[in-house]
Amino acid sequence: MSMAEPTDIDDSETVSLHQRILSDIREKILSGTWAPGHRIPFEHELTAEYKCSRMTVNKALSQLAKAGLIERRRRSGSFVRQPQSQAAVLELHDIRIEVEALGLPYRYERLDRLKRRSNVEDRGLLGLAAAGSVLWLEGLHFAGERPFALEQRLINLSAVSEAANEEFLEIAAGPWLIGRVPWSEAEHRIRAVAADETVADALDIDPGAPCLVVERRTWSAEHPVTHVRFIYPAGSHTLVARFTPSQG
Amino acid sequence: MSMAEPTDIDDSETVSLHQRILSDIREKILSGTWAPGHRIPFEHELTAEYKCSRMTVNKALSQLAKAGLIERRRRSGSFVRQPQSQAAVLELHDIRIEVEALGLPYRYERLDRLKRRSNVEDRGLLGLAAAGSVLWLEGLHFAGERPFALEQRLINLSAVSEAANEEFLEIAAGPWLIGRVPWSEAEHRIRAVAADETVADALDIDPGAPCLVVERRTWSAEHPVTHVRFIYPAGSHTLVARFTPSQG
DNA sequence: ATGGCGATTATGTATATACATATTGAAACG
DNA sequence: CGTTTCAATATGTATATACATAATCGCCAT
Repeated sequence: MSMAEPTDIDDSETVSLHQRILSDIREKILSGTWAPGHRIPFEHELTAEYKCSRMTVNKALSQLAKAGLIERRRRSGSFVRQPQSQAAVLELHDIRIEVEALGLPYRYERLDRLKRRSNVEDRGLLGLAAAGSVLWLEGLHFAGERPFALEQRLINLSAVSEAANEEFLEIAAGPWLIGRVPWSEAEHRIRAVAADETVADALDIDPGAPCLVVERRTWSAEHPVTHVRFIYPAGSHTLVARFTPSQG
Repeated sequence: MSMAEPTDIDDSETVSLHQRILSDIREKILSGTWAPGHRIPFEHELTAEYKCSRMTVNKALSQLAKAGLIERRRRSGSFVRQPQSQAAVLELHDIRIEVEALGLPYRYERLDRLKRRSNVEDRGLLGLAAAGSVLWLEGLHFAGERPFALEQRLINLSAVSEAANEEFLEIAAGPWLIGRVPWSEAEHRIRAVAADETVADALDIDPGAPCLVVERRTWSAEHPVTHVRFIYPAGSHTLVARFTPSQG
């Protein structure tokens, strides 16, 4: 069993050499052949093994380092890192897409719209330092006849002034904002709560029934753009997150 | 206002050139200066602009492409991509860390442990094709005197045979598995549920009270390793996910 | 011992060059 | 007029080379 062979199985696919080096090494790490702490071969050794230039090996190793699988130390070499903080990529689809994926007709209905000067709570939610105009929106997403999610949103009008002219009567602000305002950063908070009177009423569920709450704050180049809270009745929604350590 | 200047503000920091090119372009995209669909300068133009070799420019653009911010087309150039599916990096900390971050003493207590041949349900949860031995574990994580989370876990003993010898009386299987088994893939499902009798009893809450459920399936190099379900009483836990489009 | 110092070494970044490959646009042809 | 062919072009990958930088090792002097 050749242990350091440059992949004797011909992948038959046309992959670049640095990519093959990368996945060879990744495989050794993920399979446990090279345990955390293990020193992987020096660049010049891999250069000899794969009969290529150092730049090619370097490209593969740099990517593995950026992906967090290995750690590189000058003069010492490259080492397999300890499995780090678990992280997962959370896919957050548009609600319309989710509903339509269920084969149900989608509909949005605005419940409330209010332009106002930001109060302390608004500024807390948005992360604003100074007062300014905000737009408060509340609406319901329907899957068929049943309420699918309640949306409560604050938009920072200093950042997105055009939003003041929109009614958002039948389209949710989410799709409107996406494409118009490029986000640069977002933060999500996910938790379970019991439905209070208002929420239960809107979603047509019993007060006290469990709900999944997803809150999202979005920034565009440092400026707070919007804070939105989605409230899903238990059962209507499952968030799915998938994780693979490094990109192929 | 110079629009295509190579960052006239001296960053004063020692960053590599390809990195500066990368963040210059990223900034233009995130600020909206270059809207989705916009063709960013050709490599040879950036080469002239930054007075560097094409390889340096290429490194920056390749990374932007891999990060999903731009799309590269041969003979046509590179284009700013439409804001894609929202994705977020979910941080999933060790429960001990979370509890200790609250300043509370952490304790784990095993409730149940059973080695058995996998039944149909087990195989469904783990994603196993054939029958085999599994280890069923149930335990409680405490924050101080109060139950913080209920853990229900299945371990595929064909993948992690050493687990059969562990008692997991006072240490949870999570920390034990991490470091021993390098994961290569994981899938999470997050939802809200009402506590049933058993869960309510274990967590010392009222039946029907809302709970946050996080389920995780883990694979190591194609082999299912474990399926774990964490059940948090509402209020005890908030998942936080942060997102920045591309790495610096 | 021990503390400093220079040589050695592996990685980090950048260059100039070369050829491959996909795609486009225009010319040539039936 | 439609189709084929071909050259031009931008990106994709790889090489050889060069110098910078950080960390370590071993030598030497205190």
